[in-house]
Amino acid sequence: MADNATGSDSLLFLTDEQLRKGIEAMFFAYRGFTADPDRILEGMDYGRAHHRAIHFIHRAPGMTVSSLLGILGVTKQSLNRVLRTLFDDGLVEARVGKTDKRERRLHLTDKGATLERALSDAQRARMRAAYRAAGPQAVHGFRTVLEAMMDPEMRRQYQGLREDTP
Amino acid sequence: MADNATGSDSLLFLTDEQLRKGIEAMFFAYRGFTADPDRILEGMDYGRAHHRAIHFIHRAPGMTVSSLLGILGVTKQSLNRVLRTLFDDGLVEARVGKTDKRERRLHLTDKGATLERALSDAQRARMRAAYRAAGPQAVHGFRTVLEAMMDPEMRRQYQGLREDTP
DNA sequence: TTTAGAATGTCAACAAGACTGACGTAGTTT
DNA sequence: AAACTACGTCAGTCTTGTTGACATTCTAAA
Repeated sequence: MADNATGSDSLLFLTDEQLRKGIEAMFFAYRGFTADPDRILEGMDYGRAHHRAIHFIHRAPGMTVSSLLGILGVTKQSLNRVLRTLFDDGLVEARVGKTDKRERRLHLTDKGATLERALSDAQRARMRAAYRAAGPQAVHGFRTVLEAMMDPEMRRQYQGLREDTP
Repeated sequence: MADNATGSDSLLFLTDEQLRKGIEAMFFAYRGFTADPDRILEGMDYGRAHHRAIHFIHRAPGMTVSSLLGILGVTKQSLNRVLRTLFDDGLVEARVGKTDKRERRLHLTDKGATLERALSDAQRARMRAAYRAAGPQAVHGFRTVLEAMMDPEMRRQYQGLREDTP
């Protein structure tokens, strides 16, 4: 490392130009990231919000409504609209909490698990192709930067999803 | 680890579990990515759509409406609603195309440039912090994976933004 | 020179998904 | 018994997206 402002080569990745490129990369990549599940859901009565709910219920079965609320970062009214359709269509079921009967523990039904699989297969396929093309080193960097970009609260959610005890 | 189905160590980053982590990292990181500009815009009459328009007009001044349409991937009606408010509020101005007078070449006004700076300063600050924390190697990987994740068409937009001649 | 097509704007109607505010009900804790 | 928590719901609003239809202005080709 050297001495002045722009100085050493190792700081050139922090120029405004590089940062702008990173910002645009996030923008365009996120479009790709959501494109495949969106395609599956269009036509069905569902959207991206349903996908997110299904994803996290699958990921941590038995999750309560309020912890899902915390993860998704939306209001209960907004989430409730989504959950209601998922209940009505038999994709998700709620079981009354064992210790605290106010809680509704969320689980995917078989039907819900089937849709979850279709959605995540599509999303993983793209992810896998990108990972494979980029290689393990790049993937490690990818995850490191994304993690550093999260709000601390979100980072906790990201790292701390437990199996059954929210 | 040695000998199972996935075989060599170098493929362990392609497991479903790793892919799921990547998917969730994208989800949580994107929230952080948009959080700061969103905070600035809330209260003003603008939203994320205005931010995107302002960003790309700043990035490639003199851009036509249809190339902006291509980049943003929305309908002209949707974009038009956004552009109209930006014109009305004097943040963006349109100059009639020199060779083709149907075209409207988009430029930020001083007022528009001021808002753009506020927005991108906020967004870059987070990006810079993340980059710095992660280091140049990680940043390179980050960009590589994001690029591989884009639709080919989007990748062209990402790589091919020119200065003044769309 | 007419004519087809492109670039743009605009009106109207609609939908998803977010929000706030207010209120209700069941269950838990103090 | 009172206070608080978890959850649901009604009602209204906002942003951002969508279709479809139609008008204007300009370019390019027949």
